[in-house]
Parts: sequence; structure tokens; C-alpha cells
Amino acid sequence: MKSVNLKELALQLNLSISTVSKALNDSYEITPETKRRVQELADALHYQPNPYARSLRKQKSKTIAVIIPEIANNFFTLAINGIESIARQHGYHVLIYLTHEDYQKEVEITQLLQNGRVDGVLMSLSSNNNENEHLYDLHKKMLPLVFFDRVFEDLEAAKVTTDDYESGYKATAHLIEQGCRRIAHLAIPKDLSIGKKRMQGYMQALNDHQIPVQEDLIIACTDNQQMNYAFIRELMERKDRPDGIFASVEKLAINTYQACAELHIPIPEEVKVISFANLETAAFLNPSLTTITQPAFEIGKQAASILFEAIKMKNIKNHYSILKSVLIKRKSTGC
Amino acid sequence: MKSVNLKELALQLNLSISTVSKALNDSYEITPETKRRVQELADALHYQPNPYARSLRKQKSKTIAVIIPEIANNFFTLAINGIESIARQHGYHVLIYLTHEDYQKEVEITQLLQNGRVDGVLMSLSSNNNENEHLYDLHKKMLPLVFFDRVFEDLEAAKVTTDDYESGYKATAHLIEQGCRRIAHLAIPKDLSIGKKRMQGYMQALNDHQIPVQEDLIIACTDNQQMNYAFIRELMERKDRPDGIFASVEKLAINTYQACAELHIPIPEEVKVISFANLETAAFLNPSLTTITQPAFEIGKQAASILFEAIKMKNIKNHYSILKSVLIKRKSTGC
DNA sequence: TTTTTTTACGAAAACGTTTTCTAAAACGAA
DNA sequence: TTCGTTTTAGAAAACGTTTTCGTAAAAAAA
Repeated sequence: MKSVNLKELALQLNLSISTVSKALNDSYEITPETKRRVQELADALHYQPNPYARSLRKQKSKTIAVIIPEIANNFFTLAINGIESIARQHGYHVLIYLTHEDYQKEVEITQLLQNGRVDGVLMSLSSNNNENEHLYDLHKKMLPLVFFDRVFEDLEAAKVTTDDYESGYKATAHLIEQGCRRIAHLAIPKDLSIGKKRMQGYMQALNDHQIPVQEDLIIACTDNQQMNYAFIRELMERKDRPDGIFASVEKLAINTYQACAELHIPIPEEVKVISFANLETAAFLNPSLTTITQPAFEIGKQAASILFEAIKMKNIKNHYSILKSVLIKRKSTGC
Repeated sequence: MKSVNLKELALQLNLSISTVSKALNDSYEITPETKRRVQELADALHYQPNPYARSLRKQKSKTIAVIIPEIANNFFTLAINGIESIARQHGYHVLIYLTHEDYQKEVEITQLLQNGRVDGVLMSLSSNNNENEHLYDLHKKMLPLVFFDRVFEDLEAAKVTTDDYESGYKATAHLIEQGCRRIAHLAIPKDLSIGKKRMQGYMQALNDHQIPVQEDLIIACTDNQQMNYAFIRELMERKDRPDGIFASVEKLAINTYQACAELHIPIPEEVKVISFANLETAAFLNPSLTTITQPAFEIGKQAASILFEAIKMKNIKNHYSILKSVLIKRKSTGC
């Protein structure tokens, strides 16, 4: 079905293309009567402007990109929900890109976006993240850019995160209060902003309670769930196994539950568990899981709002929001 | 930063725009030497074609849309994963739209897509779905369209679902085998294809086992979680409360767990629970949840594959795939 | 009445590609 | 040498908008 365009309308109305265009855009140059006629026919024929012609002419795409490491993760789905709600308010479209924690893919994706396809980018970094040329490239293109959760500290761009250091500290302190002395940390790569901060909070809490940091209790986890599981299992099979576990992402908590189930190590009696998580089911796990829960929806909303501000102002400022996470005590830490 | 375009390249190379374009598109008309020169400069200047100019000219957007009711749902995130993997293989971009189970939003979104913004649409219907004019509209525009999971049966379009009838039957039969006689069904709206089929499976299973269908054991749930919770709680407070519950989506199982916890009704002793779910945590719930699990990733992949076939062939056929769900027995049904 | 300004519209350029059409040069065959 | 064919490249049209500019006619001002 041939779609109707300005030419077609102009022809039928016996007007010029420019007049029709201006009428539809409510230009002051056009008589109310003409506007009415044009609008009427446009409605009747269900005229819809071609978005690509418009984008080409206006150098605006009405589209933003969201780049995230994975989507099968409640934090990111909630964040997307927040982003989408704001994007819709602004009449914007949302492109989704998944890096699958793969640095190379992240580079490819950012390069895809350098050609004006989007008016702005929301991004949470992948973890295999050594070089950061691609981020500087994006920045050089003057493309509005807002990082959320996993931010790149060195770049002058807007950032929205949670209080990861404090949360890491509180999580660890909570385990200590519950009587743990050998506390393991299931860490995400520390080249990630949040990985580093959560780890620092963990270490500081140990220090403040005169507990020495033991390197062998810090498990460097990756995006490979099978390897993570193997690490955790190995950890729990040691004879000097930990009596507390602080998992930095929800998947690692699940792995821990699984390992403990297989090894018949009861939670929380033998080992207490706390985790960063946005699991809806946290309260119904066996045992219910003590979590540090990030305001994911709010993070998404705020990141998107800042992005749209940057798009409107053409002004990428060095914004930094830190939203508070909340610690919810449940049975897995003996509460 | 001004981005480099064909004109710029042509100028620097002392060639015409068309020659440069053809060289980059590896046209036979261009001499290898010229191609080399062009490619070299293009690489050096990091030339990237403007996607909107290209889309406008070629009447192709290299973009598909995914319309889903919600994203905070493991089925849909897994499906998106599958979709994204195929889309990337084809060099396509993926736009995400959420209807939030709102019919009006669904209509708006489908209308947004009628103007050539996307080359194809993947869709899972919202539940408040009475009229379906908007779907016919989409179809009339000859826009390749593939439904997945929540399909619209009446339209001649490709569809990918699971064996919902059989799964509903098996779920119910499993509860019966486990000794349940008063089996409630937490149903999603039956104007949804899957809602109807799951319900039919439920009823047939009861019939086949000489158990009468009781209308008051069929709870019509909606997208309003609070109301759902209230319904379930009311159900479990009856003196003739059910001894088995078949939940048609995972959120309803969570609600059930919550209600039973509050009312101190032990699962599975007093009531057995089975649910459609893609929860990673199903095995670690208290008690572990017996699920019917859909091959969500595979559904996404297959739906996307069919869509790209339709896009390539410009031929929207009446495809119908049915993938098998699997019943995983766990403690919530006494296994 | 004449001049100036305003009104309301149209022509054409521009956005950055791809593609079709045209043309010059080179080449081969007669 | 001449004629046709192939090779290589450029000119121009096209995609569908928006926007700048130009210009009649009408209105206002002189």
C-alpha cells in the first residue's frame, strides 16, 4: 500500500508542497482556513510524515539508544521501564543494544551510533572493559551521553549510580553484626566502577571492625555463570570456608544458593548470605534473601531525564547523581 | 563535530559523489584502483553513511520493532535476548515498545509504526484487547508482522507460541495426580490466545478426571498486581479453599506464595502450586516451585528468524510454530 | 493616488544517500 | 580508418521532508 505523502496532499488540495508542510506544522504564514482544509485531508488520508525524511532534514532522530550488558537481569529491566516511561513522555523511540558483557561488542555498538542514528545514549558499561577509546569517541562526537549504574568515571559526562561504596560497607557490616568473621566477597570485575566501590566498601567495613582482608576470600567473578558456580563451590568446599558471603550481583546469590544446596550447607546457620539484587522473589527464596536493592526504576527515569535535558540544551554537563540503595534484612542473614 | 559525508570525500578525492558512493558499495562500474583510493580516505576519515539518508532513499530502515506488554518478566527478557541475537546477525536495530498491558497504548504504538519507521514488527499482545482494528491496519500496510506467545489468531500473519493447551492440561493433570481435587486456576484474560488455551487445557484435564469445573475456582486476574493479590487472598481465606493452584503466569505464583505465607497455609501440604514461569530462582523458592517453563529464548529467536524471512521475501505467510514447554516438578506440588 | 508594508502562498534548495541516465575514452573488430 | 562495444566516471533525479527566499496580491500608510 502506497503511503500518502506531502506531494499527494498538495496535489489533491491544489496547493504547493511547502504550503501543506507549513500548514501541518501550524506556521503563522498559513491562513486558518487553509490549515483546516489541509488538516482535514491529512486526517482523512491518515497522513503520517516519513520519519527518515524528517530526520534527514532536521538532523534529529527522535531516538535514543540504551546500551546494557544484559537484559535477563531485574535491575536492567526495571531501569528500562523507567527509561521507556520518560522517553515516551518526550515522544522518543528507544533502541536497545546488548553487549553481553563483551567489550568488542560494546565497541561495535558505540561505533554504530556515531552516525546520527540517535540523539542520545544511555549506557551501562560492559565488564571486560580495558580500553575506553570508544567512549571518548562518542564524547568527541558531541553525542549526549548518560551513564547509569556502571559508569565510566574518567569521562566528563552525566552519571547516575547508587551509593555503592556505602552499600558495600553496610552489607559487610551487617554480616559482621550477624556474627560473621570470615566474609567472602563475590566480586564483579573491579575495572567496573561499581565493582571497585562495592569492594572498597567491603574492605573498609572489615578494617573498621578489625577483621583482616583475606585475598582468598575475594572471588573474582565474571559473566561466565558456570565458572562462577565452580568458584563458589570450590570456596564452600574449603575446610576454612567462609561464614558470610557478600554477593555483588543477584546471579551470584543464586549460584551461592545452588552451591550450598548441593553441598548441604544450611543458610543462614553455617553461612549467611547478602546480595545486591532486584529479585521480586527475594522474600520467597529458601531462605528468604537479605538484599541490597537499588532503586532501578528511579535510576532509569533519572538517567533518561538528564539525557533529555542534555539533548534539549545541547549541553553535556558533568552531572553526577547518587541514589540510595536500601538494605532489606531477611532470613539468609539470620534476621 | 561535523561528520564527514560523501560530498566531503568526493571533494578531497576530486571525484564525483556518485563515483564515491559506487566505490564504497563495491560497484562493478568502478575501477579497483579508484575503489582503493576511496576506501582508504573513507577509512581515514571514519566515514559512516548517514542512516536516515540511506533509509529515505532505499525505503528500508534496517530496524524492527518489538512490542511487548511488559519487560519486568523473565519470559519477555529471554525472548528479547533471542530476538536481539538474530537481529544482530542481520545487522538490524531493535526498537522496544512497552504497552504496559494497556490497549490504548498498543494502538498508539502500532500507529506510530505505520510510517515506515521499521521494516517489521514482533509483537506479543496486550491483554485489554477487545477491538483489533489496529492489527488489521498494520497488516494492510503490508508490514511484516510476527506474533509471539500472545498471538492474534484471526489475522493471517506468522505466529510463534508454545503448546499452551497441552501445557495447561499437563499442569492440571499433574496437580490431580498429586492428589488435588479442588484446583483453582489463576487465569489471565481469556481474550488472550494463551489465556484461552491454558484455560481450555485446565478444563479438559478436569473433565477427563471426572472433576467438575467450578466457576468460583477460576480467578480472572489482570495486570493489577494488588487486585490479583486480593483475589488470591480472598480465595485462600474461603473455608472451602482449593488444594491446588494452577497459575498462568509467574507473577501470580509469587502472589500466591505471598498470600499463603501471610495466611500461614503451608505449600505443598495444604495447597499445591504449579505455574507457568521462567524464573531463574524457581528451584530456590520456599518451597521450590513446580513450573511449566516456556523456551522463551528459542521463541524469540524463531519469531525473529521468521520475521527476517518475511522481510527478505516480502511475503507475509501464515506461518504457525508451536514450541513445547516443559514441566519441571519441584516441591510446591509435593515432588 | 501612490507608496509601503503585510499577508499568504509557491519555488527551490537543502539534508545525504542511491540509482539511473549520459557521455567520454579506450578498445576491438572490420 | 571507422564503427560498435566496453569501461569508467559524472550529472542529475529521486527519496520526503523542512526551510529559506521570492513574489504576487491585498492591506495599510502616506
